[in-house]
Amino acid sequence: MSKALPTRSENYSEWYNELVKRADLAENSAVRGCMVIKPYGFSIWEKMQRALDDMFKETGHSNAYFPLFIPKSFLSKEADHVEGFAKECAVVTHYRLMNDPNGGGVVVDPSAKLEEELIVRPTSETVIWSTYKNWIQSYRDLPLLINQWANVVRWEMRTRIFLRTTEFLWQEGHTAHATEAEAIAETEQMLEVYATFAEEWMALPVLRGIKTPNERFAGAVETYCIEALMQDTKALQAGTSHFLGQNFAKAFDVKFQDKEGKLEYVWGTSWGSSTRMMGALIMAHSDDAGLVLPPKLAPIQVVIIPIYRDQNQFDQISAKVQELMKDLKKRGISVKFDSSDAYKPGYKFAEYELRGVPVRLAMGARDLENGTVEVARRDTKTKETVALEGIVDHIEELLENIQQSIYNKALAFQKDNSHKADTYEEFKEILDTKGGFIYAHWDGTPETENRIKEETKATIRCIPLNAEAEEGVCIVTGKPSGRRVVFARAY
RNA sequence: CGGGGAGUGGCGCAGCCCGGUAGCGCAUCUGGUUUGGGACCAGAGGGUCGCAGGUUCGAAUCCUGUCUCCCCGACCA
Repeated sequence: MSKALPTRSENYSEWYNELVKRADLAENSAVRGCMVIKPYGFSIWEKMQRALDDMFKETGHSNAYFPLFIPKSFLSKEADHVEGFAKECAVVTHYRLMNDPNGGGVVVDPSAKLEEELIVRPTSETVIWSTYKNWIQSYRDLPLLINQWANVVRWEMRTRIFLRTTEFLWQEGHTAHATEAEAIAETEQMLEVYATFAEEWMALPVLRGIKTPNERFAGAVETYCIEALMQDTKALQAGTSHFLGQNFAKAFDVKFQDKEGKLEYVWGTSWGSSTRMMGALIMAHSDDAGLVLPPKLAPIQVVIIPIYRDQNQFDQISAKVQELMKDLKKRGISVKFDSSDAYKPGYKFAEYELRGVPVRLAMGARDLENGTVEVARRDTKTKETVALEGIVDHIEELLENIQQSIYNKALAFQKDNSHKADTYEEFKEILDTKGGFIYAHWDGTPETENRIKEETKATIRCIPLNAEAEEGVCIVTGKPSGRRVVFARAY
């Protein structure tokens, strides 16, 4: 194994791929486009799940589980929805294998053809709404607030580990409401949940916005999103929330009786975030030495490395460390003591840097003598020698400090890479030299949006929710525009 | 699906042009010395060279087919 990672400036995507493998997060599998998430990577995902799941519960949602397979006929019930997903569906056509009569192992048994083919879910709106029809009769059954953690399959042309895989893990919330206003409020609330999660847990500043019709979810009336900026100045959508109007209610005939006894279609929302966030987490903070994890999502927050010459020294250090670990754990800090004799300290330092452990403590004979410990932080790679007295408070503060400073760094990066463009020339110039988010006026038509996409590869990431009204003219057509929208090249 | 690159011990690679039965580094195992930024010495184990055909006395090497992965594009979260 070569020691150094490719650098970001040399080859960003190679750096990303290598980092994912070397930090033991995931690897490619025997199945094209599908990944194996390894224990270390999965434990980060579990922390994300836990934090999000708690937020979903706090906002009144319950978890449930719906089937992996969707009858083909369901998919076609909502016209835009099929249109959007038909091109990337895996289809189950048979239910049995048999021995190859010609001796070539097993083959599909042609007599075991399914009456109705099953689609491996690319998303679950259709099965869920077909079920909601049975669950909803009265306004008393509303709102219905359900989430599920699941895997989905979208047959993509080109895959990238975590960012776009054929199968991925996600959560999808599906809610039904009595009124339009309530459904919109739910959509906005869940967007805010995602944004809060991104900022407070992932230390990732995001733009909150609305997608243009071009980029809207297939079957939605309005799609909201959070958009983050990666270190290569490309944008990445890290979560979406959809106001579905009555589209799925109509497609699946989901009605309820209101207080006046009138039958009405219910209003729906759906919202999702996926293992793609792992990619965002990696690309937002990590450096050429490896992962940089925000303490709130780090599987190991503190690693302790002993430095010793003999068994006696090791025993003394070990005794001190045990005490310290007990105190750290009492504060809910996850800590690992790497007492393995297989590697020298220097090796371990590099290894835990690669894995992004936020804080590293090293304790040796010198520290025993002085009652100190060496404290190193991953994000800045700085070291200091600190007295053991009061060390637990110090570490607790340090972890909070790291969480905040990773966020601040990412926020500063986002600011430095947000630009305004007032002409198409300027727009292209910024895109090619600096990248990042470009705020520009747009005439609101899909034609112009498509033209810009074809000519520059940049897409409208969102119409920011906090956009100030500003009169201007479209950078391409010169037609009037009421506010700037955000363009970027994106993942 | 187009264009490029690559499949050789666990990992990273050389060997291929010019066929002669596989090598290097890292990792692993054993023993010893080491330990404040990727230790060292000695010994050992591990590969029918992606797969399937073909040419040949003989194929990692030549030919045909096929599968997979990576990078760049078109499609998308």
